[in-house]
Amino acid sequence: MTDFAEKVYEAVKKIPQGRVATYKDIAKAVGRSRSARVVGGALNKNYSPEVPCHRVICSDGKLGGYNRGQNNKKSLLLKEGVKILANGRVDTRCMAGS
DNA sequence: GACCTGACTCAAC
DNA sequence: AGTTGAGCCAGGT
Repeated sequence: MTDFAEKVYEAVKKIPQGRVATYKDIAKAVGRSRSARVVGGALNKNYSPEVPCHRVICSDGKLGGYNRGQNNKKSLLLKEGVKILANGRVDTRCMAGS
């Protein structure tokens, strides 16, 4: 576990249910607005149920990836009330800053 | 310490 | 609007 990863996890934990944030937003939250990739890397390694990694998506609104399979991620989001559009995008209204 | 890799993002074609 | 290339950052080898 690295310092950066810890901060990332902290930020991700703060995402409320039924709401999602982009990798870039998380990066920004930890003070490294250009480290969206690293955020993804940290989440990819993280298997802790404490961190809702499935609430983190691409800046475009696309799902991005998930360590337990993208489909699983989609299901979880739907369960939490986040709508997934037919084009494979998350409902823009569910973004953290709306 | 240099080199490669990756759940990303932006700009250009 | 879909694809391609280049840029960025932290970790691991």
